[in-house]
Amino acid sequence: MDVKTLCLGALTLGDASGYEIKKMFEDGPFSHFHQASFGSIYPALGKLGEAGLVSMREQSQDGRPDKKMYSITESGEVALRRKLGKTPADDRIRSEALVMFFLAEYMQPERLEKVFDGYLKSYHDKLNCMCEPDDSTLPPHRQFTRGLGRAFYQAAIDFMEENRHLLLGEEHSGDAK
Amino acid sequence: MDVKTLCLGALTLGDASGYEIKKMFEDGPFSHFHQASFGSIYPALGKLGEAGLVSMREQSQDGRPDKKMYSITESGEVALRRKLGKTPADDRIRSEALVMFFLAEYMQPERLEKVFDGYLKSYHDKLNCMCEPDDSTLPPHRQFTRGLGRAFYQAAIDFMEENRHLLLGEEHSGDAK
DNA sequence: ACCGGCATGTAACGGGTTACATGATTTT
DNA sequence: AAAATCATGTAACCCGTTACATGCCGGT
Repeated sequence: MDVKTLCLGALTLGDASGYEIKKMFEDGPFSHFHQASFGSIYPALGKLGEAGLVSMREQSQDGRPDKKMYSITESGEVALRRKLGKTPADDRIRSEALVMFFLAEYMQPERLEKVFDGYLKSYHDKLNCMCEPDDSTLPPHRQFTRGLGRAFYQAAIDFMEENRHLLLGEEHSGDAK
Repeated sequence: MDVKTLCLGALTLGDASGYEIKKMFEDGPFSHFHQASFGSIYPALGKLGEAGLVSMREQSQDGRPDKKMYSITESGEVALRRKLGKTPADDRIRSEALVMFFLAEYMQPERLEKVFDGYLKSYHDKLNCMCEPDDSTLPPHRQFTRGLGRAFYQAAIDFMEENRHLLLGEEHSGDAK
């Protein structure tokens, strides 16, 4: 599944600019299962436009630069449906932090602790930005996706907090803070 | 973190061939936080050898092709420690299945159900191949890593089984099997 | 005055996957 | 007899990231 397809998917949520699509991958609904950078999004939107799968209109804004707002077209939806018809590839995860935990013996204890705390915090952040809006107004399949994301992050946070000692040792850490 | 570093990490578990390292990424301990293919592992081992970070000896086997067994050298360990000293990059996840769930409205219900069942099964499989060996003999930081992986998969499985209806509808599914 | 956020784009570079090439042996 | 597992390796290709290039506006 390439960035073109992902952009089509993003545009099913409503018209958006390249910049806004990027944010969907950073903070937004896509953030916990895919990511993409400007360098892939802008060319993708260009190609989708050439192929007639999206349309574009320029929108001037007061106080901010112009936006190029993209909309998915009917043939875009057809193309999206076709892409979604293919068997999904296996999940691909790469977590350098987990590699470090796995190889903890090769790290300095203080560094390990910093990496651990940073990792835990990043999960807290992701969980927070996934809780704000009220779920019950979302269509059920979106509730499912968000719920799964939350379950994911919550389980990881709980485990990490309860098992900190396995990785970092007893550390007379007690409950200082 | 490139495949070279990952190979060094894999070799800290003991000597191994390229083929065996590949399996570590497929089924083994690395499988839930990284993956790599032959096309990246073999060249990586070659380069590591040239750089003196691993050593190699050929091992003939009865009934099977020869193996090239690699060992990490002392300078290899130094290099690994240095690589692990860098700040870890953010986790990078790409899950086509979750994209499909997110865009469920654009999929045929029967296909969606098949994808869902396949995805759930793959998680069951991953969890199973992560439970067999007895944990208590592992060093604590490895218990941590495995435990986190398990917590991860278990939470996802529980959520998916409890919330199947959100994605697939009521389906008069009751408890037929 | 400077930094951060908004906004778009390009080009080079790197890295890994996919596919190809080969071959023996065991299981079905 | 075919398929799967064991075993190694190369080369082309794709795709995406990183870095660069540009510019305006608002807040500190």
